[in-house]
Formats: sequence, C-alpha cells, structure tokens
Amino acid sequence: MSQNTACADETTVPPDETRCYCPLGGVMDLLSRKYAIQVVCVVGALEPVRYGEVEAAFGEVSSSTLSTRLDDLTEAGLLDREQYDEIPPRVEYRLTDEGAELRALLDPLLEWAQERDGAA
Amino acid sequence: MSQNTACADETTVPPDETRCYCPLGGVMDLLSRKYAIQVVCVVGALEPVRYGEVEAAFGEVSSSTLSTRLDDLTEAGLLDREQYDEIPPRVEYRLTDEGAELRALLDPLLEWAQERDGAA
DNA sequence: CAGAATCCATTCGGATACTG
DNA sequence: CAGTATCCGAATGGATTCTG
Repeated sequence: MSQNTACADETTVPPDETRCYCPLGGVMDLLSRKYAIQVVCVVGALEPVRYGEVEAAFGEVSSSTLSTRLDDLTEAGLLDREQYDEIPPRVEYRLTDEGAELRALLDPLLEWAQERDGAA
Repeated sequence: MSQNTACADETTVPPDETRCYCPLGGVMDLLSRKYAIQVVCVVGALEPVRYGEVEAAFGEVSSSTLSTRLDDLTEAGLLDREQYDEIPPRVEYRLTDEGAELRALLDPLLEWAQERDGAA
C-alpha cells in the first residue's frame, strides 16, 4: 500500500537530529487501523487473554474486524498467539516483548484520550 | 460514524480502576486517520510552521489529504491556525496546549516506530 | 469457542484542476 | 502560497453465515 520513503528531507529537521518526524510505513500503518492501538492495550492489561475477552472489552466490534486486527498485530510480532487444541478451543493472546514496549507507549495515550473525551 | 460506548463493561478491568482500555470515539478516531499522528509531531517539532513546510516534511502527500488532516486537528482543538492576510498568503500552525500534551505522548511513539521499522 | 469466508456499503485517500 | 472542489478507485470495516 502506501509505501513511504520516510521523511522527504531529513534536513527539514534540525541537522544533528537523525529523527524523522513522519515515519509512515511499518508499525504506524498498522496502528492507524481501527482498534489497533486499543487492542494492544487491552491485551496488555488482561494478558493472557482469550479472544472472547478481547471481544467483550469492546462493546460493538464485528468478529471479522477484530480477528483481522489480532492477526495483523500477531504477524507484526507484537502479539503472541497460543492455541490449545482442546474442545472447546482456547486461544490466548499476550504481548511479545516488543508489544510490551509499544504498550508502555500507548497506554498513556489512551488514558489521556479517555480523560479528554470525557472531560469534553 | 462508529459511535462508541467506551468499554463494554468497566468491570472487565480491575474494579478499582476507572480506566477504560478501549476508548473508541473522540481523539482516537482522529488519530487513526492517515498522517494524523505524524502531523501532530511535525507541527510540534517545527512550530510555528507553514503549510508548505508541513507538506515538505512528508514526501508524497496530496494537498487535499493533508489539508483535511490539518483541518481535523484544528477543529479538534489540537492545532491552532493563524492566517495572515498578506500577499502571498501565509498561514502558521502551532500546537494548542492540548496539542502539546498529545505531542508529548506521541513523539516517543514515532521515535520507537522509526527505530523498529529501521532495525527490521 | 474462536475464528474464516463472503459480500457489500462506506469511507478514505490520491490525482487533478482551479482560486483568492 | 495555501489551500478548495470534484471525481474516482482502492481499501477498510461491518454483517452474516458457517465450521473445526
């Protein structure tokens, strides 16, 4: 999809900084999909967590969407999916180390968002 | 659009916590749109910044998309838009206080994303 | 239970003009 | 310069149905 070339010009930013203020591809693309950020935090908060629990954490999400999101994050190496072959089937999600790093960054964001939206 | 009712059940989360791990509407919706997060950080890094500078910071963005994003964020009270009636026209964007709060939260995220994507 | 598979409506973003 | 207006194709999310 939207392949990106990082910043147009690194020099737009203070010369000594290697930082790019607009990384577009990769993780950021993922996080721009619906529920993505929230899923990371929900899993982090409830892990190990089963599919149904995640679904319950959100009020109204279609299973197709949620499972897509879960897959995306798993593929990206942010979630770890453990499947137990029992009946009924059970699946547990938890954060990978990278996922945990990310969660640490995202959690404050959700907290802020919640306060702000509520205090509106 | 996707109106949300916060968490399906607040008790999904530790009882003493009032935190909801999946706020869906409001700001989070905004931030899930393309470039939104990056725009906040670019403006924060370069403020006061002109439209063209923001555009330049991203390699390939259509002006329509970028300007929509800028509008969204301005309407949401995260950006402040100052228009000077000169010729040629000049417009400056900067973060509002809330925008700055948000940027403080998002900036580490972009840094992390950049590292991660790069180190892939 | 935990999804996968389909199908479809909608949204979103990009390209392309055009303007004060 | 800093957008706006239009149009359109691509991508996404939701509903529904079905299965190991």
